[in-house]
Amino acid sequence: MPGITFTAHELDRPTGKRPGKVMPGITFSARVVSVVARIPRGRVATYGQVAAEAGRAGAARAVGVVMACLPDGSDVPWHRVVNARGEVSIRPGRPSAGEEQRRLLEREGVRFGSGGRIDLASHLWKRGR
DNA sequence: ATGCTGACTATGT
DNA sequence: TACATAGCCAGCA
Repeated sequence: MPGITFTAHELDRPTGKRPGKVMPGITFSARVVSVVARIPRGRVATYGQVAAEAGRAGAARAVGVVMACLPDGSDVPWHRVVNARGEVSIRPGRPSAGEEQRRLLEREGVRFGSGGRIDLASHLWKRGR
């Protein structure tokens, strides 16, 4: 597990050893967390979207790793990140986490379809709303 | 440098 | 619509 041991309020300082190329001094992980932190309540963003927003289009998979490394109880709204098909995507031996994610989203008003998917057309976070 | 791994994706059947 | 495959990436051994 990559060393993601910070939470939103710790984003001010670099955490990793690798500076990062987009914003020197700030790691990719930190940027990802900062992006996720601004996803509005009741809306969701895809892993790929977060990656692009963090300045690394194509690094969707890496975003997943970052989410997986967030400490429990983190104030980062990790539950608002879903896959490109609009479904909760958490496989690694944590079926409970998946339910947890769905519960948190529904509590924010995000509706799931019969196929266990979210209608991205209406819930996807778009910059500006 | 090299080679994994994994809360991903786009594409082709 | 549901799988299978093949790229793609950052972080770490």
